[in-house]
Amino acid sequence: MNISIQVSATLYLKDPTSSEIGLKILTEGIELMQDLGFEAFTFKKLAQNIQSTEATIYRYFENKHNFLLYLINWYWGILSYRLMLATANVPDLKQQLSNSISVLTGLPDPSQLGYIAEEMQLKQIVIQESGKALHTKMVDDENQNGIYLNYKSIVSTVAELVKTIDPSFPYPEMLISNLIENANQQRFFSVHLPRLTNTSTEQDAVEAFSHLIIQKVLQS
Amino acid sequence: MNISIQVSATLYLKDPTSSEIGLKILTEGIELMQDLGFEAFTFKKLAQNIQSTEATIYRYFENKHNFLLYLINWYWGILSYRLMLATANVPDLKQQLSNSISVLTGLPDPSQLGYIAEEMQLKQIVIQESGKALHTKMVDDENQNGIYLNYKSIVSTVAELVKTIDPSFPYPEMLISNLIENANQQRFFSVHLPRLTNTSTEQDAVEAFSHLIIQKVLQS
DNA sequence: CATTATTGATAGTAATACTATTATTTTTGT
DNA sequence: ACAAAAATAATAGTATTACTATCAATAATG
Repeated sequence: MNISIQVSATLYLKDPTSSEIGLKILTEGIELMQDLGFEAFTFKKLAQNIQSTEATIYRYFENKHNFLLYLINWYWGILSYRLMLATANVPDLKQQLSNSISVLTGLPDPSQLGYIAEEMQLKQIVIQESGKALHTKMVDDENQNGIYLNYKSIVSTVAELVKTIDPSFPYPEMLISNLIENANQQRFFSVHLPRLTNTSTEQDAVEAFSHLIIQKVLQS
Repeated sequence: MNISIQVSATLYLKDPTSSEIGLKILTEGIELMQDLGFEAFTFKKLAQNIQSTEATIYRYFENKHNFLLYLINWYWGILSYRLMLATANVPDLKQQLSNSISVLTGLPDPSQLGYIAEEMQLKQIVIQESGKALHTKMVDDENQNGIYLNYKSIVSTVAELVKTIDPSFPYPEMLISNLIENANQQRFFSVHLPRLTNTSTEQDAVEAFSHLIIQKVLQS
């Protein structure tokens, strides 16, 4: 059984999951985006990789910026789903929060409940490229079109947990969006600018740091 | 008297501060980068704005990517300088740390000691565009060329303070780079995706959040 | 099996990110 | 003050990118 992850329909012209070639655009596109990076990635190169043509890809996506937004949106859709699984039937709110932090800041594990094959690759793309998708003159329009609903809903859900656990904490949304963004940023640093982070210390320092912040900052 | 801020010489072909036209490239370039954003910014447009030609600008900067790196490097140079001023002759280490956090996460104030005219504009550019400069396939080469020395030295200096105040805290570099990056990210959110942050609450929630984290997380 | 939708093949365009060339102006050393 | 050197302006040109357009071939569907 496949779980369907919600991706905003304003991001594509034709649903890529609705055809063989659409799916090839996605799987090969993810691969190529990782290999080349956003700036060197072109629809022409992708078309060659899938033995199709530029024009065909343009019938699915308006441009490569929207393609990247699609991938990012897909990633947040996956995380949103895993967040649900990780908190369902957990009676203790603090345990719910702790599980949520693990999902949002930890590394996905293939043996984990709800793991989706593309998650690891998409995470890499989010770490490397999501700033380029977000920090654009079009953000406000895209936000209006609901592109960031998945992301905002994740932050809002976990922030609500924070509010319930410690109603006196004044910055719940800031705390959660910080931990999410920080996790990705620190994973980038650990590979490229290791002196900006502390990674070699233990198993997963990024996740441990996140739990520590939550624990120290919230009263309960 | 003008303070000279150190910018890595590998970022330009010819020092833009060494000529009238070079200075115009900088001041008008900052302006145009803010107006258009990195992707729409071109040397052709900048040349028109300063009544010069593309070729002239190319004699100063190899490409617009390096121009952006120059601006970012300049910004970190300014902050590095302000950090020095803010901690000089402050005997209490905890006060030094607090002053540092204010410099790194707060908003610059023109009446402040060591304020430099371009700082506010450069900060805006860092907030909007620095992800695009960093998250590139060239990071590792650029890091090798010392492009990030200003930034790394800031993180290292403040992290050392953290280590002295609380030697048991396991992630000093991560903590500081997180607070720096978070401040910029949250300021972006507050304008474009306000539901991801908490801003309306008070004067400067971003700075207050940063101080709160430091206070709660460090033992002393 | 006819119609419609989808894809492939190919061509074309405007803009970008440069490089190259030569003329003109400005700076500098004496 | 003036010759030599350096910097800039003016202009042209190239490869690549990010598309749009056209039409034929193929596949799906009712």
